[in-house]
Amino acid sequence: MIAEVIVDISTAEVDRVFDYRLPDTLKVGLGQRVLAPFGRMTVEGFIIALKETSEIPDKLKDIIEPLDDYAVVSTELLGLLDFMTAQYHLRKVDVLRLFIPAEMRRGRIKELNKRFAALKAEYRGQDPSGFIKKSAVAQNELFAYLNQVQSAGVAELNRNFSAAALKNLEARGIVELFETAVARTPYRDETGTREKEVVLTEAQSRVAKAVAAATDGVFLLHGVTGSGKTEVYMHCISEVLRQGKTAVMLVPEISLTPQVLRVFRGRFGQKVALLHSGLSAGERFDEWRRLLSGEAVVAVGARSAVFAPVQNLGLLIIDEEHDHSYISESNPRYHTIEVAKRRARLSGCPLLLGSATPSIESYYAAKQREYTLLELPERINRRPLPDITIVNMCKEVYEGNDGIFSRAMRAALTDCMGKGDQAIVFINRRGYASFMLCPECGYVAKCADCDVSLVYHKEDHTLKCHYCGNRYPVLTACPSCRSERIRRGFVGTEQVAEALKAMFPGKKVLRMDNDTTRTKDAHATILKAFSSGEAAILVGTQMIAKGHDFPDVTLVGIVDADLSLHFADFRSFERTFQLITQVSGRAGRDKKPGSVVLQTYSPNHYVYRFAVTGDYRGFFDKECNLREVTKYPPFSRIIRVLVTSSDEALAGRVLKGIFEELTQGLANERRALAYFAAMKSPVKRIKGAHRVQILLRLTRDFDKLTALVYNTVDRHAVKNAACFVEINPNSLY
DNA sequence: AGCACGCCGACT
DNA sequence: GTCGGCGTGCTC
Repeated sequence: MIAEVIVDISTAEVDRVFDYRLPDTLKVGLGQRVLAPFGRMTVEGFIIALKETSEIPDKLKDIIEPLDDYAVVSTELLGLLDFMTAQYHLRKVDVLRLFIPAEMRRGRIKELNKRFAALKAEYRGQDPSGFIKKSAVAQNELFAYLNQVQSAGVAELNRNFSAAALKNLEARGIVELFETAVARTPYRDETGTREKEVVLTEAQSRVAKAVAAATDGVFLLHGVTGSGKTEVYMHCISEVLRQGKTAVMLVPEISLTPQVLRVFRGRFGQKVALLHSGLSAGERFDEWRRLLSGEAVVAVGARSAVFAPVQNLGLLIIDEEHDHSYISESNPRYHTIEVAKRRARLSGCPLLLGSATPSIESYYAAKQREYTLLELPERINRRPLPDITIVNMCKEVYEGNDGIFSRAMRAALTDCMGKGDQAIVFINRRGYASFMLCPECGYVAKCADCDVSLVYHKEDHTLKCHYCGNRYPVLTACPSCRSERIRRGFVGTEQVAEALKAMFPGKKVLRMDNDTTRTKDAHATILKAFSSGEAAILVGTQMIAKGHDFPDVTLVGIVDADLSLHFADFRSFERTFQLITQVSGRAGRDKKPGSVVLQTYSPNHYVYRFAVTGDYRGFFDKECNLREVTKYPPFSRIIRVLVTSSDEALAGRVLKGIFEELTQGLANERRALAYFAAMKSPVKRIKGAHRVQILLRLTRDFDKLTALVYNTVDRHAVKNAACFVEINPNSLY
């Protein structure tokens, strides 16, 4: 037998199949990892196909041995491998590496074996007085305990009784020791109370039924915040499990909190496995193994859980489908929704996308009947969506209030605090204040290595670059015009939190942003402190917008809604609408009605008009129309070729070469091009690397012309300059 | 990725 | 003369 092997070396040179003889003596098959001779090295590889003969019989070497006694890649995932390498122009190894826990490579991780102790069969249930002296207290206690629990970990017994007692009983043959593999369980304490299935509302069960009846296709569930989407997901998963199948649910990394896990463990117990980057290597490996072996049948995880090693997949769910984390922006780049669609097709199961604010692309696909649209237009128990009040900050400043909070915001906060309720204050920026700005000459402090403004951080009183992490001392005079009036502009979470503390001295204010959630459990700790009612106000960035359910929150304040509105990006309106809707959705989720105060300098913008009435459809129509006229996705495909180098001239030369060849190649494709130009990247430098780019917008022949771009870029690969091709990226920065 | 092969400069 | 710099090519 001949095995087609992909060696675990990620370079373009060896990104192809190598044939090996598979000795009959080895128990190895398709999808397994093996050790193989390669040149004068020994490398790890994946068997991706088997065949009888090879075209190069005289060159063949033998596979040395299998690395595991099971296949790490199923035939279904091998199908996905083909799709991804073709669609995203990726190396086969890079895709294969996505399919397994990273630490498996080079044997860096194994099952954890723990030593256990148990009474030998003949001593079980016996009266110990015959063989343990009454005076040996520890031995008697240990015997009684083991008699009751059957077996227990040696470490635990040594801790709770005495090492000497255990040793003694073992030496006398009363207790025996043995080793067993144990699974490392993430968030072991989040067990959740065994929740019974809730009765669905009529609208919910209509949705669940539609999904349950399907064997294929894509469903888009548009459900307003608080409409009970999670309950629908769990119901659909239950149904799939009843049929003996498995399910995968993806959530944005940011909302993968222990709370989500608790809800799922409550419903599905140990059948749930969690997959995400926050787990330790051992935990991730063991959860992955539990899915592979079929011990766990529900995978919950971030983006990469779309590759969960389950067999017999019955349902794939992507929650918050509009979330930008589903687009992988570093290598290997892929679009999770596209991959999920393909996986669902390969498995013969439906794909369910859910969101309160679907992406324009997804909703358009539903409108075109590519997806089946399902709707949950009302909150559970018909609780009203919160009232949104728009405050015109220009007017506020004009009338003499140049503080962070408008009068309306102060009044609402005071009212909320007075009632003993909780409030969430949302701000779209971290740090204390944003950049340093000279009011005399307009100078803005920038990083020396990156083309971005520096951000002031109060904790260590420095200016930081959020791209490369460089730190600089705070400026006391403008380096350009020497003015000493240089100051910090705009506000951040820290300043808002401090202003709130000053306003409500008796109340506890919590801050949640990238800075306060650095450490592993900080995220969970802050959320727990807030949901327990310990703090009255939670101030935070994007990360407080998603999915959390705080019943006592009746007020949401949005300090400066405009921040994401003025980015020169075709998705900035969509993102602002989504953000406002998501944050607003945190208010009034329980019995008390909620309200939202939104401060803006552009009160008449249509994003806010539609957000106030919760009119997603109205926003979609307007935005979709704009995209059609301006030829942006879903009415075009954006391709961005980015060339990066520490040598500015080299980057320019490489880009020029690619641009000229593309110009020739696309000469007869003028009608497919809505846009085609070379330029400097909007962020001209990151970590000392100069960035130049080509932007294309295609209106048809997507795959053919994308392949042309990929091939052109490949031919211009040089040392000391990196080329990236991005398809419909999240942002064009 | 590694490692050999090979073709020019500096040296015991 | 030879030692060794790392550019180029190959690995079933």
